[in-house]
Amino acid sequence: MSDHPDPVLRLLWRYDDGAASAPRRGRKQRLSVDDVVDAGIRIADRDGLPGLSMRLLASELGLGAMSLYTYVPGRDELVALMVDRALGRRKLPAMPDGVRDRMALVARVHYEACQQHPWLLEVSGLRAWVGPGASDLYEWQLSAIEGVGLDDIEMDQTVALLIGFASSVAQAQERIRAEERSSGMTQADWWAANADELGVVMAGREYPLAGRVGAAAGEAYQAATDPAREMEFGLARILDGLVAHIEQKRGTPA
Amino acid sequence: MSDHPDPVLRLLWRYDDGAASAPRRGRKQRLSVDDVVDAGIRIADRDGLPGLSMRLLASELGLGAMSLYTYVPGRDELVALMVDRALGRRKLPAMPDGVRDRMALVARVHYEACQQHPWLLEVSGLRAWVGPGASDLYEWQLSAIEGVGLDDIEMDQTVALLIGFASSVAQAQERIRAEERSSGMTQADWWAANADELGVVMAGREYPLAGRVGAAAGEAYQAATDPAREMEFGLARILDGLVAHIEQKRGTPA
DNA sequence: CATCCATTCCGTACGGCGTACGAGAAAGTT
DNA sequence: AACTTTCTCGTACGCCGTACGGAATGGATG
Repeated sequence: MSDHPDPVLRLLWRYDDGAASAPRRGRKQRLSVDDVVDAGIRIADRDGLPGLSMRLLASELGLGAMSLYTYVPGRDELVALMVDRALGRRKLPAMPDGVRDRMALVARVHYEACQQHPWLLEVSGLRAWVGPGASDLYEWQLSAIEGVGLDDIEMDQTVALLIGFASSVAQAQERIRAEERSSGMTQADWWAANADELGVVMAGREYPLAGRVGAAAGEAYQAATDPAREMEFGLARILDGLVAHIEQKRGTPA
Repeated sequence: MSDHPDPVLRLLWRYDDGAASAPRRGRKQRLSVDDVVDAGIRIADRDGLPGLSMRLLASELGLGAMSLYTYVPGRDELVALMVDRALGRRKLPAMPDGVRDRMALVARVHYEACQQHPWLLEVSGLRAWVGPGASDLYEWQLSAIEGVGLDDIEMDQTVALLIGFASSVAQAQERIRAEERSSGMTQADWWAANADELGVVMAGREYPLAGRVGAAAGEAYQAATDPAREMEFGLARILDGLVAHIEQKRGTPA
């Protein structure tokens, strides 16, 4: 039957055992779980997820490496806590009127989260823990489209579509930023330095469309006073499609 | 001016120096770069990207670990080669008639690629190398929407939207698969085993929408004879939006 | 043929990682 | 004061990517 429940849940929800009445014996913890998680977020924001090592985190907290394991069962669980907290710490703005603006807001809020915490995009191999931060966020996201005529499954899919899109734009941008940071040259520099070599190396293979479009896109993106043009185009199309679907369903209710 | 060009380009395009006339001196390589890259892909398909270690790869090839470095400068470059090859090895189907079907095909082909090589989704921290596989694919993707009335930048954004969406659906599915594989229990099992604990741990916090929608979605997804329902909904909306945009531009040409 | 040398192969080693283990330190209970 | 529980953390193990240098190989040269 019911396998033992997942022990990480208590940690995610900071649930204190019910035996809170009995004051804890033994040595006291110097820090709180939140201290550890926040420090982890700070490091990941600065150095990326691979740059977050248990030893570094411990030393930034003034702890020995192994002391971390009294706060958190392991690195994976720490990252899960970081994700939930990063998602949950954001204040969720009030919903505007109009489905379209509401859905746009859902996408933009997630986009901002991914920009502030780019390591969120690197957390792929990890299970999606259900914690308070993720739950608050999901509830808020659903509230954007509650009552507009979508059934439950469509609501879930709509939210997934919006935040998936926001993630993928953020990921594309972050990839470029990371590249420029690690190579020390801008995209334009790279193409300038490698145009000749590319000509040699491609040795006659022709890419008429890719060449033309790639060049235009490259120019446009590096102009980039507004770095988020990619966001606007895609979001507009997605919202068009979603609004049309909603209106069509309104026309023919179940 | 032109910094030295990126040495990995020659490897990506398998460009052989021009000094091909002079036969190589010294010991011969036992394998080819493609052998190494293919073996890497095989391992990553099986064990995921973190499971691909240089030592394991070498041993599967019957080599010492350090011998790999005569084929490939390092692990990151190997992964770049794997990506380009995984993208490029696919045969690209002929384009159907009609923009809508063409764009749908672009998304579906990328979706299939991500399903066949889930590790593609984990390659986030890496630069996007321009190799023959990626170039062929991009050219093919652009050919789907060439001449429909979009300008160059919109063409790039349209492709980005389609493949970004395909990736994010694939990623959501892969996350679930990975979870079930690592925990040994299905999603349904997990919820069954943890429902009580969640009730305790959430301690009165209420999620009316998330609870209702999450439950409906969970049921629907695990029914999942068609595991790709999420794909259909989002793709339909995106295509609706894109087609509307294209038709509107056709109506008012520049 | 012998010699030379470019090239590949690979054993060893270094510094880093996550974390298992167990000894010592601190704080509440008796 | 003695005991028990809990936190702290030094050491160590087995992984990782890869720098280095020596051994093996085989075409080019005499």
